[in-house]
Amino acid sequence: MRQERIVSMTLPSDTYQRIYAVVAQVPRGKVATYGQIARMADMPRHARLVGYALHALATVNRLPWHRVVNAQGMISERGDGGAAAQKQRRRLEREGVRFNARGVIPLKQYLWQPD
DNA sequence: CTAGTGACTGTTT
DNA sequence: AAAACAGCCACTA
Repeated sequence: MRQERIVSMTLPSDTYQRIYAVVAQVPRGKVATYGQIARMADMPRHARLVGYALHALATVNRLPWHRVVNAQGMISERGDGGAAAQKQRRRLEREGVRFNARGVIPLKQYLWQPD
């Protein structure tokens, strides 16, 4: 018995849907930045909105939300003491993404670069 | 309606 | 190198 959960008790806006559609395309073992997702969703300079949209995601979803990191190649903090960030890092490492000693993902190697 | 906030980012101090 | 600033705009109260 599986059930879909509604986001924020409301229907997702078109804006969020566009963002989610791009996030869904990020391949396993690669990462994308918030700004990159915004550009690909045809919303340049709306990086913050991408973060907001991901924050609004239901706890259960099929999106590879963990593949979205900031422009520095680091996992953005959530203000929850680091629990979510740790979970995100574990998910990335499980699919082969390596972090350096400073907790940074070398974007030269892992940034998603679609043709 | 206004004001505050935020999983951001590029530029300027 | 690090911090501050300035844009950006959906969402909430």
